[in-house]
Amino acid sequence: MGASKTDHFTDKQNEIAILAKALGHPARIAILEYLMTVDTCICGDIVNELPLAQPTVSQHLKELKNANLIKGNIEGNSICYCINEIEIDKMKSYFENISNALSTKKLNCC
Amino acid sequence: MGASKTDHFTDKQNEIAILAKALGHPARIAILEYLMTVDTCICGDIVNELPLAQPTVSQHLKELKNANLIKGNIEGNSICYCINEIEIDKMKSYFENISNALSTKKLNCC
DNA sequence: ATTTAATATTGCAATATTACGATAATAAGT
DNA sequence: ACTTATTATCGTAATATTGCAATATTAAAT
Repeated sequence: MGASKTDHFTDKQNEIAILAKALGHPARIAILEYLMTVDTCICGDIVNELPLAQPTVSQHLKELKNANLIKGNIEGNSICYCINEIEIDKMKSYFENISNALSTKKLNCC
Repeated sequence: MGASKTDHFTDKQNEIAILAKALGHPARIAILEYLMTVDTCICGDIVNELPLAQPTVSQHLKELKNANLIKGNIEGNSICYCINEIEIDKMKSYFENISNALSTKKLNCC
């Protein structure tokens, strides 16, 4: 096999899983964090910031873009990438909700 | 290739990536959410809640356990799994921080 | 001791991911 | 038109993930 059985889960579950999967690689976390360090969004040099070859970085950027975690605008002969706050907020809310539910619950085991 | 170059990234980046990767499958999100619905941690029937065969569920549980997202105690002839609040809070904090940094920054593009 | 119930492990096939060299595409500068 | 700079795509090799049948393990119950 190798393909996930996405049809059997809810849309929300798949949505969170897709976002989490896209962030499930240190290079993509590093890209996200680099995009945070710059005031305006960055045009170029993401490749120089990472210990990976240009095609590999391009591929990671594509995956972040597929997950809608970053947006890209053509800017001359380079591309201007920046974080999509909306999707980050989805992750933030998701884990806030779980965390809140857990702390009000006070599990009586483990 | 196929193996991630984890050495070139910071410990924190790898930590978040590992947690995100572990949650990057709808079945594992579903498991997490199921563990939330029960007051006390669950002993058994996780398999019945998912549209997957028992060995597959066992494997997903193992991955959540490897990422330290769930804890398991032997309880008679079954296992008592429950969520590890600490790791969830790491994810919560991480996305809260990014979200806060983004909203105070007010990006002037995209 | 045998059966039953629940979870784990093994082995394997199908597919996905990661990484990069080579090459293409695009647009600015000369 | 030609070069240069930047990003994307193609092709391919190595490895990882997903899923399940078969089997093993473990402990309670009879």
